[in-house]
Amino acid sequence: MSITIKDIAELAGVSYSTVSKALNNSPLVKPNTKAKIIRIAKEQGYEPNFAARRLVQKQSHTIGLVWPTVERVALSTLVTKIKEEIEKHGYSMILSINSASTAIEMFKRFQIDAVIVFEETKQKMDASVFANLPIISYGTALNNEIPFVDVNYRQAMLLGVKYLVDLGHKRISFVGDFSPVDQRQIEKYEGFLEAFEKYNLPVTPHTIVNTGGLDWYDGYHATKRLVETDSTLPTAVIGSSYDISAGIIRALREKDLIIPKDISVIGYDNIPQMANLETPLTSIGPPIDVIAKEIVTTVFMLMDEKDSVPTIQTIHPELKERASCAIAKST
Amino acid sequence: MSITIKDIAELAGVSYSTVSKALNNSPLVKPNTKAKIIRIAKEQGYEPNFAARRLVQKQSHTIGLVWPTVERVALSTLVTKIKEEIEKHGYSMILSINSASTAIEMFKRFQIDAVIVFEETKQKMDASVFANLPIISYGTALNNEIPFVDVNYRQAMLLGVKYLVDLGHKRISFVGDFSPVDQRQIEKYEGFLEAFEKYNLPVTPHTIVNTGGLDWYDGYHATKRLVETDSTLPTAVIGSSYDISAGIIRALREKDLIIPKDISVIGYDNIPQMANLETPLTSIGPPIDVIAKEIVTTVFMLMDEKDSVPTIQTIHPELKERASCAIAKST
DNA sequence: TTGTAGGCGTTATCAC
DNA sequence: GTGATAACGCCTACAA
Repeated sequence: MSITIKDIAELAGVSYSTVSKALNNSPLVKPNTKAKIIRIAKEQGYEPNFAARRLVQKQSHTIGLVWPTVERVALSTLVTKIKEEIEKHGYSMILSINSASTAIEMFKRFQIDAVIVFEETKQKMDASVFANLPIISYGTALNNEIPFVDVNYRQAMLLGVKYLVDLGHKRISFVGDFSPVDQRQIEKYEGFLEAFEKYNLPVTPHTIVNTGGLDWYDGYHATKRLVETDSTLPTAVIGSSYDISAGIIRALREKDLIIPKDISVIGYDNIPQMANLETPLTSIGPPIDVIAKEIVTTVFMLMDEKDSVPTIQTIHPELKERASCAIAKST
Repeated sequence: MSITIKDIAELAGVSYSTVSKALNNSPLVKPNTKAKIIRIAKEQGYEPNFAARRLVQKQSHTIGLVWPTVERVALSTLVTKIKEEIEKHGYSMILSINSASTAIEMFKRFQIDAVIVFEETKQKMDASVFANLPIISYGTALNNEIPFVDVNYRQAMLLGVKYLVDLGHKRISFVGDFSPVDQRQIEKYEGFLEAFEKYNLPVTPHTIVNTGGLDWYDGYHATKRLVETDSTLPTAVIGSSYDISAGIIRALREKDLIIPKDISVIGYDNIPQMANLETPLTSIGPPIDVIAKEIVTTVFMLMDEKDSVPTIQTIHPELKERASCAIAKST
C-alpha cells in the first residue's frame, strides 16, 4: 500500500487537508508547516494518486494521438513536432497505435482531454465513440462530423510547376505513386495535371511516371526507367514525396546527370531532411512546423469552445528554395 | 455533467449498487432488472468514469512503452508486434515519445501497470522514478537495477560467419556502422571479429567496411567503394542491419554482381521485410516475434512476482535461410 | 492559519 | 436478489 496524504498528516501532526494545501503549494499555509510537510512527503516517497485527483478535477492535461501506422515513417517528424507544440501549452501527449475507435476507447479510460487522429483509412466510426470529446483528424477526413485539418496538395503542385515554368522549364515530369487508396497522393497527381493544363505544357511520354509505391526504392526504379529511354528527357522533375525524391536524385546521379545543371528537381514534403539529401532539394508543401502548429491550435480551440471550429481547415503550401533548380537551358 | 450510475438507479427505480452489479454483468442480479438497467444505461448514453473505477481497482490493464526516438524506424515493427503480444494478454498498450523519466512520470499518472523502455541513451534516472513499478528495458541497459532484455549480437555474427564458412567462404566482409554511441552496433562488430579469428579467416583490405551511418544510403556508398577497388573482392558480405543490407544489394547489383552466384550476402535483422528486397536475403538475429514475446512475457512475470525475474535476459539469434547465399566457388 | 466535512463515481462487503 | 454503506485518495468550501 502506498503512502497517502493521511499518513503524512499523521506524521506531521496536522490534518490532511493542510497536507493537501501544502502539497499544492497553497499560500494559505504557513511556510514552516509547508516546509515540514513537504520534507516528510519526500522522505516517505509520497506519490499522489492521480486517479483520485482526477476524480475531482476532471482534467488530465493530456492529449491523445491516434497513429495506427507507425510502420510508415512519413509522419514521425510531424508527431515529434506535435508533441513539442502540445508541451508548449503545458499539456502532455500520449500515443496509441491502435485503430481509431479502440484507441479512443482507451483514451477515454485515461480521461484524455482531446484526441488527434492520424488514421489512414476512412472508417465508419460510431458517433457515440467520440461523443462530446474534442477530436480532430489529419490527413484523411475521418467522418463528416469531425473537424479535419487538410493540406492543399493541389496548390502545392501548382506552386511547384509555376516555379519551374518561371525558370523556363517546359518538359516537366511528375514522379509519384497514385495508388487509389491514398487520397493525398491522388490530389497531388491531379494538382499536377491541373497546373500542367494551366500553363499549357507539352505532353511527352514522360509527363507522368508512376512509381507504384512510396519508398525511395520505387522512386529510384521509376526514374531509372525514365532516364534510360531514348526519347528526350524532361528538364525538370517533381517528386511526390520525400522518399521518392531521394530515389529520384540517386537515379539521376547514377546517369551522371548533374542537378540542377542538367535537370532540375523539386520534391514534395517540406521537411528539414530535404536539405540533407545528396543534393539539397527545393521542396513544396506546408512546412512541418506549420502543420503541427495548426493541428495543435485547432485542438485547443476545440477544447475551449467546440462550436467556433470550422469543419475543414486547409493549410496552404509553401515553396522552399534550396539547390536543386536552375534556369532551363534554351533548347 | 455526464450521467452516472446514480442517475440510472433513479430512472430504473433501484439502488445504485444494483446498477453497478448489473453493468458489470454480475450473476447476482435478476435478468429482468439487469436487462432494464442496461437498456436505460444505453438510452442515457452512460459512460463509466474510469478514474473512479481505478481509484478502487488499482489496475489499468495497460502497459506503457517509452519510445523517444520515433524518427528512427528500426523499431517500429517491433513496437507493433509488442502491442499485439500485449493484447493477447488482454492488456492494452500506450506509447510515449518523451524521454524515459518524463514518460514514466506521465504513465504513473495514468496508473499504468508496467513500463517497457526503448530509450537509446543510457541516462541517469533517479531510482524514485520507477520505485515499485514493474519496468523493463530493451536495447540498452538503462540502469543496473532495471531488468533488461538483451540480444546476443556476438552470437548472431558467429552464426552468420559459421554459415558462410560451412559454405566454403573465406574472404568475408563485414559492412556496418560502428559509431561508438551505439553499443549494439559495436557488439555486432566485435562479434564478427571474434568469429573471424575463430575460423582463422584471412584478413584482406575489405574485411571491415565502415559505413559511417545506418541508412541504406550508407551501406550503398560503402559497398560501392568496396566493389570499385582493384583488389580481389570478398566472396561473401555480412550487412549489419536491414537498411544497410538493402544498400549493399543495390550496390552489388549495379556492379552486375549476381547474388548469390558471384557473391553471397547475409543481413542482420531477422524481419519479414528481408524477404522483399531485390534479392530475398538470408538473415541473422532473433526473429522479431521472438523478441516481442520475450519482452512481453518478462513484463508479465515482473508484474506477478518481481523477484523471479533475472536482471539480464538474453535472446539468442537464429539464421533464416533465403536466397542470397551459395557455395563458394573453388578459387 | 488550520481543521472539518462533503463529495467526486465506483466497487465491494455486508445485511436484509 | 437487492439495498445500504463504507471505502478508494484527493480537493475545496466553509467553519473554527
